[in-house]
Amino acid sequence: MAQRVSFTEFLSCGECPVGSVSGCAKGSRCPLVDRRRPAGTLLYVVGEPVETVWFIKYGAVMLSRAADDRRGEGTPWAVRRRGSFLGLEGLVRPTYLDSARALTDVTLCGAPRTDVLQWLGSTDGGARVLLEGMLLAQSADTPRRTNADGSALERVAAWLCESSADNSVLTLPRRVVAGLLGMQPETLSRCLAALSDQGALRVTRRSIEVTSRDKLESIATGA
Amino acid sequence: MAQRVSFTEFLSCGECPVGSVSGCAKGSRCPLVDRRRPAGTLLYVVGEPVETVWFIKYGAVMLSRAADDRRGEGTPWAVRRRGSFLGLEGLVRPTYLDSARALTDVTLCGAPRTDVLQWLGSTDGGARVLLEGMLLAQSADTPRRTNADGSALERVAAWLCESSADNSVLTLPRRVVAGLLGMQPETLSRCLAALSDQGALRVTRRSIEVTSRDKLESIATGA
DNA sequence: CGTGTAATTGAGGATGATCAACCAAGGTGG
DNA sequence: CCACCTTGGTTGATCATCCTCAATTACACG
Repeated sequence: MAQRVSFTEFLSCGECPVGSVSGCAKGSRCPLVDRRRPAGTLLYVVGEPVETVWFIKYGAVMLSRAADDRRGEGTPWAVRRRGSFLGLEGLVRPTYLDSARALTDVTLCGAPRTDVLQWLGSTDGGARVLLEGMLLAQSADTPRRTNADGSALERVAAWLCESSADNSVLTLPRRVVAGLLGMQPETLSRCLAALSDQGALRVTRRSIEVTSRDKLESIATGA
Repeated sequence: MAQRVSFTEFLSCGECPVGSVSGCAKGSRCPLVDRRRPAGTLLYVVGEPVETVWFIKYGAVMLSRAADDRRGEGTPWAVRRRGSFLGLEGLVRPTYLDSARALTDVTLCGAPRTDVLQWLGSTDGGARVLLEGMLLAQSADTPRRTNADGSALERVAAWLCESSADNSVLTLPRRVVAGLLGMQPETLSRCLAALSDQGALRVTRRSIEVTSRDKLESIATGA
């Protein structure tokens, strides 16, 4: 059996964990094929259908999730380096969750998502079930907001837009919501009061009810 | 073959994806066993050795990562709901990355990490390789900082402490670092200048060199 | 040696943090 | 059943912090 290799040290296909599972050393075909891209390349865009799943062989990639259109690409929220996969959300949902841009010259391995799904093996295996669970959970929640993503009021409005469907969210303790939105509980409270004044919400100490999604959306986008 | 069930709707073991993989319906033993906890229970603490991996059957759990000791438990950065796993980082590292607290009354299934590792199946399967890759990547990066985690200066100092080992990090574009730290590039620039003035760094436009980790740490903890 | 982009610096003012007091809602025990 | 206490949430006033906008500088690249 091939020696397992750390995810951060390999370079060649034979050393890549994907390659060794596929038996590259023994001459089998790895599902992933190499591609190089210069620094600055936009690899994919949020909302695009996922056709390819990527593996970073060399270099660094920046992920951003456009909080709102007007700010162009949105602020970066994570960096992925060699050894990481990109676009895995495609295994459990149709479109990319983020936009990805190469920070350095990169070497990527890419494979069609259908090939990867096949390569994963039995849908009944423990690892596969866990993997899908993780991917679903990860797809469900957005990264923490910061005040680089807009004013406190904008963030609150945006968050309410996204999560008003699930009303279990609307009963979370204020201190927790404030944490997710990157502000103090007092600030959250004031924002909710402001939105209530503008007739977008009905707020009590323990519940939030959205009365005008339109108003929320226009505030969220910085109107 | 058992019908696969959405990760967000089941309740009984037979409907749980873990349960069905294990063949609970056919009388086999699921590796996870039920436990109930009242709202507010502290489930585990960051840094503790991972003995148990959890699956949330019902309820919601808050994750926080103490940025610094003095602020007590730190601000929450994510919420996990039924259908999510907790403590999966234990499959690739010895200790918990977060502290977890029950937000509601919860029903959890727990299993020793060694059992789960076994349950995952072959270490050569595609799904298993992908799973470990995801877990490693996820363990490597910290959630985005917000100004609920301390002042801009504190966040910069803390980030430099953590990532000074890996100097590929120190050459990331400023605009990206600013995004990760939840501030504007201008603010980051000023913070770096301030830290440089205090003799903790040597900064050029394209590189950062830590000259006094002690100083950084004392600033990071709000000295 | 120009040009364009990213980083830095400056000044200003809005925004959000802080600290404090107050209020609502349970839970507990007398 | 009611006074009491605790906890979490809201409101107010103040001020430091950080954002904004602008001009300037460094650096890479053609």
